[in-house]
Amino acid sequence: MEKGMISVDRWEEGSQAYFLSHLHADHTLGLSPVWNHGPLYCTRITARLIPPKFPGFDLSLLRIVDVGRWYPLSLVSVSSGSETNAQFMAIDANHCPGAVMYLFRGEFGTMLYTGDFRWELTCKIAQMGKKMLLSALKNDKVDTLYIDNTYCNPSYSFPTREVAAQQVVNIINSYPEHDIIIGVDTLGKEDLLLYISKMLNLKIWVWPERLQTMHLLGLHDNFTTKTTLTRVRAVPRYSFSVETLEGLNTMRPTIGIMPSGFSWGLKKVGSKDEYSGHFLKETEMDIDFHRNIRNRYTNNIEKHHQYIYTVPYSDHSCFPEIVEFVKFLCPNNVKGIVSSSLSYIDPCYHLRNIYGTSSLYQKHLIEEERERVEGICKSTSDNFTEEKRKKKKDKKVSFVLNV
DNA sequence: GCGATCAGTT
DNA sequence: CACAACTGATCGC
Repeated sequence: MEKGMISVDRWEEGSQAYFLSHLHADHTLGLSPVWNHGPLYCTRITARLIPPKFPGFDLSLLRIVDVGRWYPLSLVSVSSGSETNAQFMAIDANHCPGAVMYLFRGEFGTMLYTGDFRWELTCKIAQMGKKMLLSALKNDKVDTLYIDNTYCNPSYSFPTREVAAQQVVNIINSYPEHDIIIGVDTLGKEDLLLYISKMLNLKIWVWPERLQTMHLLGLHDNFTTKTTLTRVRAVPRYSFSVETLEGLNTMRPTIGIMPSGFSWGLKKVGSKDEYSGHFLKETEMDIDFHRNIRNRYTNNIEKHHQYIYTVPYSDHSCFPEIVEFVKFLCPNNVKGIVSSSLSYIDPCYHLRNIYGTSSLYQKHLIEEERERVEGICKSTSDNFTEEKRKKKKDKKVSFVLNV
């Protein structure tokens, strides 16, 4: 086994093939207009979005992949010089436009890297993904699953995006005379905006760069940059704040809507202290608990300010979906690709009940013991905070496949 | 002047 | 408060 033949969402020199799951900034750290470390595999949609994000990028490096078919990958062992053959398949990740998971198969075993993904089986795209995984894996087991563990904590649960989208429409309908602003990023949530546009039969204002993105995605009819045409505007999330809303309300009555999976757990479970103790020390966290949380909060809309609503519209899998996904695959190993805050806890900790007294959790305990011995794990809350702060500085995402 | 990293924001 | 995702300031050359 050698290091560094394949990189996924990592861009340092030294790999023979580079895979990009999707074009969000936290997966492209290290990519730049002058990057040229090797062939870059991505979907056609992602490829189309690269030039505006990285002007001057060498497009001859791109290798376009379609979902649902195996591609050969010829790799050379750095030490022995011998060739080894592998295959990979891209599967729609149901996250943002162009986003895929990558399934790899070779003498190193079978690995699945989900990238950011939403395992929402009421959605056709996820159903298709499931079919592709089933037919690709046949009787193979996934040896290592690298999973989007953003919300891999039982506190996180939210409804389907269709339900959340209808909640947004309901809010807008309940303010027929108001302007509406919706916080979005540079990519993603297009389906939400389309749903609003179609249900309310209006165009949605977006900022000029965002309109260009919409056009590259083939969306020409539902968006505009002319403010006078519409009362609904999608604005960059970083410019969406209480101050913004208060400022706008001095001119016209305006309601802000923030579609997001976050704010959907901790404070609902109990006080901060109560919860900290809970997930640090509690030893049996059962599925019933998750289900109760889900049932209680699935359809809540949160109005946390005079002018602002938060709606649980998320492009990441919530905890019950992660559980469903891991149960579906029964991988030998699970590793999280997100290392920040809550989710830095080994996902196996929260997933251990899936296999009962599973090997996953045994591995977690061994890992935990190793960390304890190395003095990484601290037991007091002060030290926990300190550790959390340090962890947040860690590089997020991705892995380097060792072949 | 630049790319990379840090700090701060919703 | 938290998360993902982003911007803008600062650092190092």
